[in-house]
Amino acid sequence: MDRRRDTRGRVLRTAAALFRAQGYHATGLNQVLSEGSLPKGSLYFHFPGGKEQLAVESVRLMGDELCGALEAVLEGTPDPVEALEQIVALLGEHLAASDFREGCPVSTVALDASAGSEPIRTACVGAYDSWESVIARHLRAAGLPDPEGLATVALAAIEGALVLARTRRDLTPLHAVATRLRGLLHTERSTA
Amino acid sequence: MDRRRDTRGRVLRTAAALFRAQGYHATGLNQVLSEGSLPKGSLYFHFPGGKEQLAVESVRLMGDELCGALEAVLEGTPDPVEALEQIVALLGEHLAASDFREGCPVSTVALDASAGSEPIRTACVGAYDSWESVIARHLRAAGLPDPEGLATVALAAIEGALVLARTRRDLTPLHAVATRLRGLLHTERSTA
Amino acid sequence: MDRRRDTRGRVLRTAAALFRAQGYHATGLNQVLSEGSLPKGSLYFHFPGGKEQLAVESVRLMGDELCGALEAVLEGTPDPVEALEQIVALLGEHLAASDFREGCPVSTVALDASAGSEPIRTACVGAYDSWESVIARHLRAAGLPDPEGLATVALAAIEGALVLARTRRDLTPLHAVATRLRGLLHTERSTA
Amino acid sequence: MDRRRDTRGRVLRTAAALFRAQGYHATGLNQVLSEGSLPKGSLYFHFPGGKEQLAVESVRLMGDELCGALEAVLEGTPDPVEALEQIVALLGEHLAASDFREGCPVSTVALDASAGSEPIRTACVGAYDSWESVIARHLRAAGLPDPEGLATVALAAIEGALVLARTRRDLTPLHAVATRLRGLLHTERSTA
DNA sequence: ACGCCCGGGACGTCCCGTTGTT
DNA sequence: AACAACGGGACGTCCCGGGCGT
Repeated sequence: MDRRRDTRGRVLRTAAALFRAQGYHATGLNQVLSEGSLPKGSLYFHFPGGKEQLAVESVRLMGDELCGALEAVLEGTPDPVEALEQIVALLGEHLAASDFREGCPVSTVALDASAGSEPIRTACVGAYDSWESVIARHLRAAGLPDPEGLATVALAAIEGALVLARTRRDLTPLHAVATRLRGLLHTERSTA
Repeated sequence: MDRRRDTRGRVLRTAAALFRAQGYHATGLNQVLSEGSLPKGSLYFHFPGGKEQLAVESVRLMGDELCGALEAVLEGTPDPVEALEQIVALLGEHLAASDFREGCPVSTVALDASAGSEPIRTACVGAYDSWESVIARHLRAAGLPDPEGLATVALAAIEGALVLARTRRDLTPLHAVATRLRGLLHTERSTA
Repeated sequence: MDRRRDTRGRVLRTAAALFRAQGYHATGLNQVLSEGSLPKGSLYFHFPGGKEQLAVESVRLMGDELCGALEAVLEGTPDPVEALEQIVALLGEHLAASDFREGCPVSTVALDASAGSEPIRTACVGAYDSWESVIARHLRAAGLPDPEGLATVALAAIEGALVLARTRRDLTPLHAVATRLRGLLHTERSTA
Repeated sequence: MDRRRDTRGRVLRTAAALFRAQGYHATGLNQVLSEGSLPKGSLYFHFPGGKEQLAVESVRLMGDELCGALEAVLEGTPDPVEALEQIVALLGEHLAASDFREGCPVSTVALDASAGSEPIRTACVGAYDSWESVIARHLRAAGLPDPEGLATVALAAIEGALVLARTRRDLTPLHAVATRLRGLLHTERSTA
């Protein structure tokens, strides 16, 4: 049992990292297995659904992890804007630490696989939804109006900044978004 | 001559649409050729650089086109916020019209190919830069402070909303961003 | 295990025969697989290095085999000249039996692939060296002066005769060389 | 006319050099045309027979040239052995000067194309025959017994030495053969 | 005589998924 | 649980040849 979960987990971790960095179609199962020196024959024992199942679970895994991180930071910080700034900083550090390979853990797969696989698309939607609802919940707790809409915009800005930063190999877009997050979220009051 | 530009252009158009919808690795050259009933022998003649060159030119083409559209709308509308709202609406219409397959013309390729091909990454950066600078120019003309930073954030929010909307098959994220764009861009004043 | 060596060996045997008869570039892997009805998926499994590895191992295999034959004949015949005559006769029989398709097992590949692949060239050099040193060793044992030089010349004459005979579809060049081998190898005494 | 022969000749020269260095199948027509910046559309005007005709004429051209060189050297040197030594030296210099790419101008094509194309094989046989008969003629003129047989052996030794030297990137085999040529050709007397 | 373009096939590579054996 | 081996399909590349217009 220990070994089983161990192997399964290692496959999943490796696959998730590669899917995040390269997308679904650019990532070969051989690469997943070779990186990490994983057993070859047992892949279809642990993941009978093949590559698609691997992607679905990878997306779920990374979605849950980021969701947990969001929850933790938002929980531990009274000001949600400050919390989101921390999150952006975290994502930026991870991006730079991975030599600008690992941006949003879901977007790459969402864009290149969700058109061709409904299960993968659903998993990506689930991840996005979970992040958005966590943010919305804390925005509501902070007394902001229309927390769902604001959460969507905040998430969109962060996602977009990750794409720009990753492609440019430059954290500036993330910093720009972090800087304007407060204005963006407080805007509602001045316009409403 | 006419035939040349015609065939070459048709290949490029078809490839661009497929790259946009599916990404780089998920798009096969056979698919590019079959959609549009294009001659196979010509591809290597017109694009000796192969798939990579095709992707680079596709990104450039779509980057230039969206840049032109941005320019046109921003030029024709005094209020840049209103112009960006129009752009978002346009992108949303295109997304819905393509059955939520064609979002940002660059991001899919940027995410799944720019890690593996420097020329493609450079082309994507070029497209992002061109859009951003067009937006920044008009924000500056409108007298907004820090137009570059605001342009980055606006572009990021739109890009992110496109990813969310495409994956969810739901235009709501785009509407949410469009609604808050004004607040986002006017933020500086209220905080400064 | 049995099956493994069997399949791998069969691929190698088939490839070696085709490389010998047609050279490296004229031999397609499909042909290798179809002759012998070998599974296609296995080729990449057994020879991850692809065609090049196949050629290297083919050259090594045939080099070793001919080396063994040389050794056996030279060992079993007191007069090295007589032994070489036997070898030439053997090669001629094989050439004729293959309808003048299979000459020297190395030269065809050496000429058409060693310019483009250093590993293949090295393998060919290894085969030539092994043959030459076996011959030289027995020439030395027979008390001939400068056995290395004589071995080189004998090998060259045999190789050249194989090329001529194969191209002409006529064993005469091999017979001519066999006839003069004794004179060639004893020459040293008369000139020294 | 001048241009025509000029272009035709340049194509032929380029093709001959490439066939000599790489063989028939490893040499692409694109490579022939690109090296030398030759007109593309007119290849099938000058060589309606395509690649095969190109190879046949290349072999003929190089066969005739070497034949002429042989004739010239043998004519200008009283001792045929000395003449052959000169020829070997010449071939060795050419081989080394071409970075061990250009050995016998015929053998590479003979080995990798004569199995698949009878016209090419015939052209190769023609070249070999012409060289052999030139040598035989001068050996006869020098009063040697069995000049045809000796010419065959001499040619074989030189051909074989070229293969060995080219593959090893080392002129030693050619020197070894040159050194023993006299003994080889005088052998008849001592054994007869 | 030549440049432009087309046609379609074959190449070597590599993939994903599934056996049968241990 | 793991592994060696299979199966066959698809990929991107590149080729040889020929038709078009001049």
